[in-house]
Amino acid sequence: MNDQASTGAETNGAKRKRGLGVATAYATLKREILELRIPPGSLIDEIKLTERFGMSRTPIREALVKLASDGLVVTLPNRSTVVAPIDFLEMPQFFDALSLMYRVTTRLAAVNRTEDEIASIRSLQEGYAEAVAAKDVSGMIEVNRNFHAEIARAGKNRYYTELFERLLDEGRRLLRFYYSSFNDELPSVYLDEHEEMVAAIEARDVARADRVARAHADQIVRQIQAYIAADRRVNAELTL
Amino acid sequence: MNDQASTGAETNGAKRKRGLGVATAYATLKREILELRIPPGSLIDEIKLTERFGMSRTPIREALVKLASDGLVVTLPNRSTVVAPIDFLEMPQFFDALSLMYRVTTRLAAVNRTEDEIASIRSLQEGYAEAVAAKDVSGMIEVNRNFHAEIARAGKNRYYTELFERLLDEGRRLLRFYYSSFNDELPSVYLDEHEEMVAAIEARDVARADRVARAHADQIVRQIQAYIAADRRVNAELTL
DNA sequence: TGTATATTTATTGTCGACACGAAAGGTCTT
DNA sequence: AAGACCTTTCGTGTCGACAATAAATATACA
Repeated sequence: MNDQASTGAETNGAKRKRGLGVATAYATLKREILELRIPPGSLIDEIKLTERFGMSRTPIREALVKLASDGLVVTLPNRSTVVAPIDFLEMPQFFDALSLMYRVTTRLAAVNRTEDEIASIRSLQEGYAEAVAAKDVSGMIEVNRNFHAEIARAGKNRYYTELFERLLDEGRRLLRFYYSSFNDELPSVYLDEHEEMVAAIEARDVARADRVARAHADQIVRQIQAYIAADRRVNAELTL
Repeated sequence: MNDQASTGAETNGAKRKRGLGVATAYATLKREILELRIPPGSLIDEIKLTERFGMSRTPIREALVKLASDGLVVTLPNRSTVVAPIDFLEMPQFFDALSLMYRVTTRLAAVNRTEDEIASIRSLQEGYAEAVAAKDVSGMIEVNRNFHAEIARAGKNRYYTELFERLLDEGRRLLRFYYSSFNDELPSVYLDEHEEMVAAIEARDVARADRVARAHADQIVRQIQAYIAADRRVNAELTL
């Protein structure tokens, strides 16, 4: 499972275009952190990244600063920077914010969506259906996030969209953490709820959108809580 | 009132402690941007900052990256970075998010506040009263922001607190923008509303806290909207 | 043997310099 | 005189090296 070797080959002789250094390092690291390829709590070695990406420490550091602003990485002054731990004690606050953002963004989408946006939301929903059919858990997690992010964008409130995407990303890490528990019938429930959500948005029915979003949020929170409750590992409460 | 001269003298011989470089540059620039001492749209010259802060470009750049993540600064690739403009077309979204955060954080504070937090909220409220009495508009804006930020912190939800502080900061720029219109009786209205807010939080009365927060948010939104409406400058709608 | 202190090592924070890109200004052609 | 092309200039993006700091290790002492 460690194909870091191939991932390590960012250093292809063709020199990157000026100004893309930070962007690639940032994007790559962000993806790897969210996919748990770099586990929470890992120490990040700037010099290794230097070799891996074939660039100097300066752009690497700027990428790390950005990741720190995203909350994906924590910097210990004069010491090291580590991948942000998953703090289980913070879960209630996370669920609270996530639920609220589900509702707010879905409501706004119902008001502000254009036809084009409905189309692209639908296409993502189809992608989700395909992932469910193929039992591709990784794909489900990914597409599900994009589905809701697209709804948020249709709502056209930058502040909500940014917070929501952050929460959805954090949720991605959580879901991957419980990857193995994912073989139940829940995905199809989500599928139906998504369908109803799109319908409400398309109908510009704010009240209905709110109701559906609320139910969907509750569903997801319950699921994750169940995973956590079922998790019998000692010290699971611990920040890591 | 332009003490830029002194502000420009960050370069005192005593060498900063290692690792405080970025922090000081970040904090100083952030404050100056929020106080409109550096007007929206200004070009930021890294080299001038280099001379001003007496440090190399590396820490300056890292500070700018952080400011960019905060949305206080916009980076044009390979060109320059400018202070984030105030986008009046985005106002409705801003008001929406601000109002929601007023409500959510106040409600949470009513549930989660400790005695100590009540005390420090009260002390900020007193500071606000003093600023009102002294007709110190600048102080009012500052303390008002800290008052609400402290309430948010008492609510103990990191996600809300971060978004809210960002919104409050953006609001600070807006209010300063209309600095001159600030000589009315509104501040004392706010004073009363604050008082009621604290009472609701202390009583752990969520419903009342919500009601008060809602009214307060409406009040503030109406005020800013009135300022904007009264603003007869041509092209006021423009992003700048 | 255990504890406190000195030394080494590893890694970060910072620096000065170079290279590439975009904008401004100058030159040539029609 | 107007427009296309070349040149210069300014500022950013990146680099390799140095200095400072904290952990790890070794040493001295009780």
